[in-house]
Amino acid sequence: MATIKDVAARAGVGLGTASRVLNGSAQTSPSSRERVLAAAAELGYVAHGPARALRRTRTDALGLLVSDIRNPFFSELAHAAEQEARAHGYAVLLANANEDERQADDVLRTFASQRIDGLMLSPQGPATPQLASLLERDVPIVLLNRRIEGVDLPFFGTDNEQGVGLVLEHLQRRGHRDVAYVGGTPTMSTGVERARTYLGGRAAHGISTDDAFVEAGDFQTEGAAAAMLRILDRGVQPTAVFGANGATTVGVLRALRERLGSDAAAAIEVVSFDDFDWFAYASPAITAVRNDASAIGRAAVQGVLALLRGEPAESVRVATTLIDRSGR
Amino acid sequence: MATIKDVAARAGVGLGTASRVLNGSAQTSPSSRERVLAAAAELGYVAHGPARALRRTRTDALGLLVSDIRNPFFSELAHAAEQEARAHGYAVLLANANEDERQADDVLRTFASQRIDGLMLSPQGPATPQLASLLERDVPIVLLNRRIEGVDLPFFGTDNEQGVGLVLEHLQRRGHRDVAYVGGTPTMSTGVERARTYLGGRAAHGISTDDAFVEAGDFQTEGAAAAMLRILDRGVQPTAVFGANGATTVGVLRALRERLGSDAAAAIEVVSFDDFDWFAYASPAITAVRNDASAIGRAAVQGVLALLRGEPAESVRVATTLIDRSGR
DNA sequence: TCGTCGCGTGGAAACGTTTCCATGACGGAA
DNA sequence: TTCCGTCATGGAAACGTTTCCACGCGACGA
Repeated sequence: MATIKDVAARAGVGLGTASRVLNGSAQTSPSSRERVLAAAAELGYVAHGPARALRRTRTDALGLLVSDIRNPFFSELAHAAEQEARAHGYAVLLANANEDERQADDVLRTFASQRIDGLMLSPQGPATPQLASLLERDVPIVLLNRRIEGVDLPFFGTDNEQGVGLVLEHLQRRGHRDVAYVGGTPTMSTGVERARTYLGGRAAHGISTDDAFVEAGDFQTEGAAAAMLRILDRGVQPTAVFGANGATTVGVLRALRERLGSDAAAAIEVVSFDDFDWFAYASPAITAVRNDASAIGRAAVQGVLALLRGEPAESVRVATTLIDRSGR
Repeated sequence: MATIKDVAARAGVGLGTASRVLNGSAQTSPSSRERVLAAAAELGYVAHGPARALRRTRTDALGLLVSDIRNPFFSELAHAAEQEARAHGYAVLLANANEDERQADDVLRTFASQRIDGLMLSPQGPATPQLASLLERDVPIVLLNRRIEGVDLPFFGTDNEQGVGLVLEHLQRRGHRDVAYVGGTPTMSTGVERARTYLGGRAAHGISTDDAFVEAGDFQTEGAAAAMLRILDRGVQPTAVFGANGATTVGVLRALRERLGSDAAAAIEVVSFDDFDWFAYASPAITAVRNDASAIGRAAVQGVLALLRGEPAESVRVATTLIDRSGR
């Protein structure tokens, strides 16, 4: 394995000169520049990242901790974040927490040990010990999509109020009165914001405020299906259902089909916070609020990089758009 | 930032003893063990990964290069691989190639610089310079899902023959004769294997061998939709369509709906290689061959770890299962 | 002609670990 | 008592970089 020492020797220059050429850091004579580059190419030299990180006290790596990469929202976000980071010369270390606080802490310990330069975090719950320790070290951290109680960090996520507003308007436009709402986890900031905005906006948009139409889920398919079944079991007859996120909507679909059969289910309009491409092919028709995960991912990277430069990072709430598929 | 030197000083022991305790490597007296651990806890000591990697010449990190993490097959695979690796004390560095050979090479260079201990790779095309360079250094490498011409590496992927066989049997059982086939990229091993098995098996399963029903796509939604349109434009009337992967099937759905309208489209049975959960909610009904991405991810990690231990790694072809949704 | 300046250069030091080697203490056998 | 082996220990060396510092050399102005 060739080291920079080998490169320097082969080029007939000193260690320092080789390093300077390879990093383009300082002035070097054209002749040594040329010879060093030639030597490096001949030897297939690849700088030893860890050694370089050790000496420079930075790694050019950002950590990205999401709850579950299988969630399309996060995989799109991760993809965009990686592209954006790469464009700025940073690598992204991706890890899953599986909605598990212990695993999240474990990952943070690994990140800390790797000495990542910055962190993008979709929190699982309250602040954990490892997070606190990273904060102490002044590692730049931004939050994705969920907030953490008591911790004031730049936030990059969806504009829930605006998105729910679009849904309320759509439901009113379509003349729905009896609308079921399957919400998210009541302890998560996203769940709270969406529920508050929706429930509070019902009256102004001609939607029944009967709480028999409302159940909380857990942002997972299973829990949402169960919640939907509880609503149906009360004997109410919604003409539309609003699911608080993508997985919730899938659970709603499953429950409707299971309890009513696919024909009766097709008569119900389903509205989703979070859009999936395949909604276009589903029956019943699904109207959705599209959540620009790519924009969030890019903005989050830019936020971390700003913090790294010592500038303040402004929180960003990305606006959503309504994909209306009710007209079919 | 506390170093191991600080820990040793605070514990009143030498550098070596501190290191030995923290790594549990050699015999240490209970008293110094206790004091070192206490000191480390008090200082919030976290070992410096890069320094440790420098000295040990290994990083306990595996690289995973996929074409696009937004593809559910890969996100499931990546998730499983990360869990498996973590269970064995390894971290996974994930990167996307975006189906772009140059970007893939770029990522490999980064991986090489990070000195990953092993690599799991879903190749974009033929062997690239950086891959060759990694091979030279004897970095353990396994292939995911696609093979590389002329390079003999352990392979972990779907059993395409077996999967296509399930599809052929299903089509025969359902009595389809006029079946359209939208294939994948003809240069990729997966595309070739699936096409060869399907085309060769048609006659034996009572399926028309008229090549007017066959078009190649590119494993992407856009290209598949275009291919499907070309078939329909020939004036043939398939009663079923077989899409060579998940994205292809989505393109097929789009084309059918666009050209025939959703009612006529619903009368056509669509069969997919790759299953998505939402297929259950789609119209027309979609029967699919389920591809166990998690099993592939886990097996690939185990393969790399075997290579790292100096053992041979046996290629694995994971069997698929048929999810029959045609009975609705 | 001489001092000064700037530029390119070589090499030592440092980054934080792990591991090797030598040392001292201690206990048991002779 | 003496000798040897065992065991825990401290510290130096090494891993591959980058960066700082000092030096030599040519050009330039006085």
